[in-house]
Amino acid sequence: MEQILPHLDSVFSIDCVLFGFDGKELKILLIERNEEPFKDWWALPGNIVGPDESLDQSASRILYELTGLRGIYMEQYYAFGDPNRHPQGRVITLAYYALIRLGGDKELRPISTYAKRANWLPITDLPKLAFDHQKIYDKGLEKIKRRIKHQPIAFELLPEKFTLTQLQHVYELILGKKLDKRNFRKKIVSFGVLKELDEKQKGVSYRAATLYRFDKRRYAKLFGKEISF
Amino acid sequence: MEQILPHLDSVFSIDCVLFGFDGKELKILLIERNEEPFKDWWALPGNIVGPDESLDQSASRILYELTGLRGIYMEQYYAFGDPNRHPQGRVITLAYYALIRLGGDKELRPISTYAKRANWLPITDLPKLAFDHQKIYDKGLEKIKRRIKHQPIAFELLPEKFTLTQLQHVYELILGKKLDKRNFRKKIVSFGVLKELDEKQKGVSYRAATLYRFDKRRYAKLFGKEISF
DNA sequence: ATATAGTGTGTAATTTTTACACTAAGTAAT
DNA sequence: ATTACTTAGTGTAAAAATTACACACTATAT
Repeated sequence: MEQILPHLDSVFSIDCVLFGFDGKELKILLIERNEEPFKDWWALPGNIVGPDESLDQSASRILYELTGLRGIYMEQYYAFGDPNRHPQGRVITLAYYALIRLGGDKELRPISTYAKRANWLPITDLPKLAFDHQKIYDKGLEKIKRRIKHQPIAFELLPEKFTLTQLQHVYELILGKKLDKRNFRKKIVSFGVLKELDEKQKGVSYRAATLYRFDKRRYAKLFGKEISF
Repeated sequence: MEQILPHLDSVFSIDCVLFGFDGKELKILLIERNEEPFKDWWALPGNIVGPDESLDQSASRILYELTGLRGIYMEQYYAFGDPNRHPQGRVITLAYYALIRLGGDKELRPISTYAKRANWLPITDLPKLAFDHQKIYDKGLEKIKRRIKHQPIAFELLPEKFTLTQLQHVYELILGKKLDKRNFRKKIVSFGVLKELDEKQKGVSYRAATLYRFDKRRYAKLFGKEISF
C-alpha cells in the first residue's frame, strides 16, 4: 500500500480554493480523486509547480486546466507544510483562493487524469476532504472574509453588470450574515466606484432592478484610500 | 563565476524579517553574506527547510540560530517563487515576519557560516538588499502595518511592563504616522486588555509614567470581538 | 527655587454607524 | 382592467465613534 512516488522526495505544489457564485449559492470546485492516496475522496484541485513557472503562473495554469478559463482572479494566501500532511512524502503546498462567476457555460472542463470528475459543491454542505484540505479551505474562507471588507473582490463573483441586491447577496454569503439593505446601499454607493447604468435587469417576473458596473478606473484613482466595508 | 550548487535544483527556504524595537527605533536584523551569490551584500536571514521540520519549526530554528532565543513571535506571510529570484537555481522561499523587543543583552549570536556578521539596522535607513529581499521586506512591513490594527502584536516589541507612551511610539513607528496622545490612550484603554499596574517607570529624569501590562487572558476572552485600531 | 521634560486628562464638533418600514414599479394571472 | 405578487428603492433620527485640541501636574536635576 505504501508506495513511494519518485518525485515525492520534496515536492512543492499549489492547491486552489476556487469559489464560484451562481447567483444563489457560494460553491467551491472539488475534484474526486482517482488515485491513491485518498482515492475516491474529494479534494481541492492542485498540482505540482513546474520548474520554470512562477507561483502565480502555476496557479493560473492549474485553474486553466480545470476550467478552461484564463484570467481568473486569484491570490496566494498561505503555505501548508507539515511534514506529515502527505502520507507519501514531503509535500509543501501553497494555497490560492480564486473567485469566479458561474452560470456561464464554458467553465468546467476538468481534464487531468488524477481526477475522476470535478464538481461545484455548495460551501454549506461540503464532504470530508482529503489530506489537510479542510484546513486549507477554512483558512481560505477566512481570508476572503477579511479581504472582502477592504478590497473590491466581490465583483469577481458577479457578471459585469449586476444589481445592488446581487452584490449584497455576495457580501452576505461570504460574511455569513444578513446585512441591512438600506445601509448596504448607502455605504457601497458612497465609495464611488460603482457606475449606475441606464440598463435594467431583464427576464425577471417582477420590477427590474437597475444594473451597475464596477468602475475600475475610478477605483484605481481612489486606491490610496482603501475601501473599508 | 556561475557555479551550480548541488542542492539548488529545487529548494525550499524560509526568510525572516525580524523586527526589533529598542525603545527608540524600529530595526530589522540583517546579515552580511559571506558567500556568493551576493557576497558582502546585506540580506534577510534565512535558511533551507529541513526534511522533518514543519514550516513554523523551521522558522523558529532559524530565529534561534540567529538570536539564541526561543519563542519569538512570528508569522508566515508570503511565498516568493519567481524562477529567477535566485541566480543559481530554483529557490522558493517562504517569508516570515517576527517581532522582538531589543535592549536585552542575550540577543544576537549569529553563528551560521554563510554570514560574516549580523546587525540591527533601522528601517529608516536600509542598505540595498540581496536577491529580492527588498520586496520581501516591503511586503512584510505592509503586513505588520495591517496586522497591528487588528491584532495585539505591538506588545511583542515591548518589555512586559511598558508605558502608554512607549506603546504609542510602537504604533507610530509601524504605521508611519503620528497619533494623537489623548485619542490613542482613550482607544487603547477602551479595549480592556491592558492592566494598569501599581508600578511606575524607573530611571527617568522626569515624572515617571504608570506601567501597564498586556492582559492575555482578558484578550483571549474578548477574542470573538476583534480589536480594531 | 527654578528650569526642564514628559505625564495625564475632558469636551465639543463632526462623522459614521445603526435601526427601522413603507411606497413604487413591474409581471402574471384572472 | 383589476388584482395579487414580488422585489426595488428610498430617509431619518438616535447612538456611537472619531477627531481636534491645550494646559496643569509631577518628578528630577541643577
